[in-house]
Amino acid sequence: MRPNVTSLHVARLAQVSQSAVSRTYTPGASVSDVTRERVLDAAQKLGYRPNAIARSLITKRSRIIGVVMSRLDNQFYPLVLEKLSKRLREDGLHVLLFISDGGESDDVLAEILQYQVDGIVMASTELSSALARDCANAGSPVVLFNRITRQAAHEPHPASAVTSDNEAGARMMARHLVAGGHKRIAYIAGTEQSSTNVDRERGFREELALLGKRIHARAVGHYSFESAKFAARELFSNPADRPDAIFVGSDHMALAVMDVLRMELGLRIPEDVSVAGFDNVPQAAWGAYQLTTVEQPVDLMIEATATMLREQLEGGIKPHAVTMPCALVLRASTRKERI
Amino acid sequence: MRPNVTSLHVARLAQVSQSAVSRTYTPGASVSDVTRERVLDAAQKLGYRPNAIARSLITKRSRIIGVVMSRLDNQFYPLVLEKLSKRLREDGLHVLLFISDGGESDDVLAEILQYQVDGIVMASTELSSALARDCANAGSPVVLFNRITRQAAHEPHPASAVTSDNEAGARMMARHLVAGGHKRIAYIAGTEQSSTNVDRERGFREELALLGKRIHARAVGHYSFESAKFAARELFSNPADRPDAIFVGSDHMALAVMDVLRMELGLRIPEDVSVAGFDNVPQAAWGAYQLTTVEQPVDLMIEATATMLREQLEGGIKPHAVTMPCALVLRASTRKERI
DNA sequence: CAGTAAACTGCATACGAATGCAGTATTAAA
DNA sequence: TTTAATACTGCATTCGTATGCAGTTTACTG
Repeated sequence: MRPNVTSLHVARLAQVSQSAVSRTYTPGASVSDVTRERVLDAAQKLGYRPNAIARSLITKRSRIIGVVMSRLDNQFYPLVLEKLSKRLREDGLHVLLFISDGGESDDVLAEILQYQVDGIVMASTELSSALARDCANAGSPVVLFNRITRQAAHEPHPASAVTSDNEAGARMMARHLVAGGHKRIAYIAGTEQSSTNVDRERGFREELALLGKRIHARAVGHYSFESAKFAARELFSNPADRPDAIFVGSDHMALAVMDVLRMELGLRIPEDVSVAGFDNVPQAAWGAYQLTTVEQPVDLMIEATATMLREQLEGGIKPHAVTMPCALVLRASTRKERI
Repeated sequence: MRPNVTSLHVARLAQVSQSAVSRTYTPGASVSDVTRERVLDAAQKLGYRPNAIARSLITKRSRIIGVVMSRLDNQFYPLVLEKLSKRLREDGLHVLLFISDGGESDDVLAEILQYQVDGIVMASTELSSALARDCANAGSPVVLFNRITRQAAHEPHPASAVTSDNEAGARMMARHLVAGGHKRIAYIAGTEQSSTNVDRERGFREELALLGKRIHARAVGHYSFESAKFAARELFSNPADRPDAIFVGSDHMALAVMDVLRMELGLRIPEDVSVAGFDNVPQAAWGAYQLTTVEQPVDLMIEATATMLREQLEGGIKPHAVTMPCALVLRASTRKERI
């Protein structure tokens, strides 16, 4: 294995200056066609590849976006990751991936910042406002994906955020379940303090209230498959007072709930109890589940994320938050609405 | 936002040389405690973070591993990604992620190499031997994950490979299905030319032969959910000659097959037909499926991958291939073996 | 106390590419 | 043909950190 071939080697072979080589690989730079040809020829012969690290050092643009995720077992996030990665590549950006289970997100962020990333996308991970400030100071725009930080209205947004309209989505589901004639409607929460759960639960509760109903029972599933199973058992522990519908804070949990209801409790869905979720992950459409759910507009959210990153890289746009509309997806896991 | 704070700024504030700052952040370097303290103090005050890009430029170690994946809709891969990312982080390595849908893997690889990655992991992606050579020349060890390149026995391995014993796993499944008394055993292939499919199919076919059976029917699912559905319909298109067992090349496809059998054809599993998969993804254990399958030892495979990367980074170990053992996981989607 | 080894420190340079500047070749305009 | 504008080109410097080398201090040995 020979030592790395650099622009200087290419320059020598092509009998031009190192500058000429650099300019050949810099779109829009001033090089004559003949020079470019000679450079490309020489580069081809030597197997030259521009060194992105060296380039980043001097341009102060790494073209790397740090992406922080967790919960890859929830199919929603792998799909986001896949689409995000592809979308960013169209903009010439690359994904430095970090899986964080919450606790050590400080360390993770420190590592990310060392790589002089051009931006950060945080999905399924909380971000303290202190950390957000750190990133801003480091000059790395942050986009929160599918979550948002609460704050006083007069304070500036510490980070941009892309979400779907979780509240509106939950309201739709409330109306759907009430229209189905359900009397005892339960809710299984995700992670209590997460913005997604707060918004979904608030929308659901308030819309039920408008319809003269209330959440009949409630349990917490922490957005986890196993916790959701416990939550389901808990809700059905009193045989005298069982829910006839459950709105679950995510599809991932809802599928677990369905398993418990059918396998452990022998209930029929939707005859005995309706189940609904949120996200519209691919599994929700699977034949054995046919889960009614609220669809998050992933493509729109990805596009918005890419746009926000670009805006903040190019111009000095301030962080802000955008919200994309959800849609109700009716399948067989909930009773039909009565006309 | 102030200009980046560099080691020189820290040095000035701490009244030491820039070298001292550098050494403070270099494990094993020669710095006195008092100097280190002063540096850390100053760094703290200024919010200094070592610039990993600059460091990489001079050390020629980026501490970045390029990971190429596709098919993130098959839950097997997100899980691999999650575990791999965490494992590499323990070794101080970071993941630069590329999602490739096959075709443009050349471009992808070129981009990866520009970032001077210390190594490359390719999962669910083919790698031509030409590309493997490119990587070797560039000094980036390549580990193929869950696939392997065929070659003449006397040639050196162009890249390392980590696989599970696909052939042995398929053999176990063959014995299980035969022991269950099945007469018309079908196979649904993944991507025809993939090494996983070739090995699984060969093992399955040969073991059946040993038992005096053969593959009764065969279709191709290309490791895709939708294709697998078509394959299932195809296998059952002749009512007079339906399989009584199907071994499917991956769980991801097997779940699709089960949906078709139950929802579209009204068949009972395993009473009318047994279904088995490969991988043991989490969904295989879900209540509605209870899929019998062959478990791939993901943790072992990840560990082996990390080890191989480290070996090749540190010493000049040659590329080689390792294989980890599979295990049969019996669930309710196949008939019990008859005693 | 002398002498030597060990620990520490700073200087200067290198990593590989981008770019402002100044100079040269080419073209267009007058 | 002269002048001015334009298109190229190369020189030299820069990005932020690591490290060989030589010099200095400290610790330890006999």
